[in-house]
Amino acid sequence: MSIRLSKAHNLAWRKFLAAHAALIDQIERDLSAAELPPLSWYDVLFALSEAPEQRLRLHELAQAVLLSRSNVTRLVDRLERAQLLSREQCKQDRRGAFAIISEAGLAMLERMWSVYESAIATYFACHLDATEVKLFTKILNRMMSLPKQNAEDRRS
Amino acid sequence: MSIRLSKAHNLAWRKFLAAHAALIDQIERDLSAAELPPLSWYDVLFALSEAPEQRLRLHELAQAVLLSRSNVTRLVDRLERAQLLSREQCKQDRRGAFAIISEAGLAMLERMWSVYESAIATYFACHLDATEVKLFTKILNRMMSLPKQNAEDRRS
DNA sequence: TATATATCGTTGCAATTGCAACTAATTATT
DNA sequence: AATAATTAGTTGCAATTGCAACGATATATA
Repeated sequence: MSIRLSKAHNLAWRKFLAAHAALIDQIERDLSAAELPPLSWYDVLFALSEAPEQRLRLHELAQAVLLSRSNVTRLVDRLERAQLLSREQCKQDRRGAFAIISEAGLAMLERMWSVYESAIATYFACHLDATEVKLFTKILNRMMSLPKQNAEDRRS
Repeated sequence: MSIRLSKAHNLAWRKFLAAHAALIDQIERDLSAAELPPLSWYDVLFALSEAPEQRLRLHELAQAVLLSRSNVTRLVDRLERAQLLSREQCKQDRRGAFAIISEAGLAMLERMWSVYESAIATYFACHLDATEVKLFTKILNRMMSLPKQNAEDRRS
């Protein structure tokens, strides 16, 4: 393939990585300073709270949170241990299980969001005016539609 | 603080996270498909190759790669085991050590870059025209200058 | 100079992650 | 209906990561 990259595009990519790392780092610090769990917990709680009946099959959760299934099993383990959600067997598919957010989970979600929201505003949003935010989103949308890959590629 | 976030900014943030995850994931897959080491190795090799005398103190490397020092120690261990770099004691500061990229390291850097570059081009750069790439970079630059925080905050 | 403080790299340990193998259940094929 | 192939979730194991503590050295302070 050997597609070449312009200096400008290369720089943009590096800034993209650096900015992402810096922002995530700062947000995790803010959460931890407020004695709250990490972002991954927020992602799970949020996905569940949005879902119909506030429940999701584990593999749906895995997709929503962009994690491998084995990873989700253990992440759910931890949240369950912390009483933020519960598991329930699925009647229709007896292999499956739901994760269901609890009252405590919803409360935690709120507490985390209040820190998270203000962090996003402070470190990210304030740098985007009304025009820029639209363009920025549009560009990222394009990037997320990755080129189709055929099955063999994917498997390897 | 409770700074509120607009829907548009919120959406932008989520796309930012999702796009980053998708891109990194794809690039790692490309590298692994070419039987090459992960991006973290590339980062180390690149930082060393750019450095004066192709060497860096470990703590400088840690900064460059945005990793904790303990992490760098072990990352360097692995690269050293793979003969892609070597350690050398620092004469001026006898606590310290340099990591020095080897010939094999430089070769590996090139092999990785050929895959990496084309991935960046294919999944990222192609979505940014000449105007957009400038604005995109400018925005990210703003974001990286995080608001100053005083020592107490940082410590906690 | 003597002492306290800070920095460098490493290590131990616990938590997290990724991969492959596994069991159980469902769906597709013959 | 019987068998094969796929999917769901879990588990074992190895690799990676983060945190705190450590020994050694360097720098600052008294």
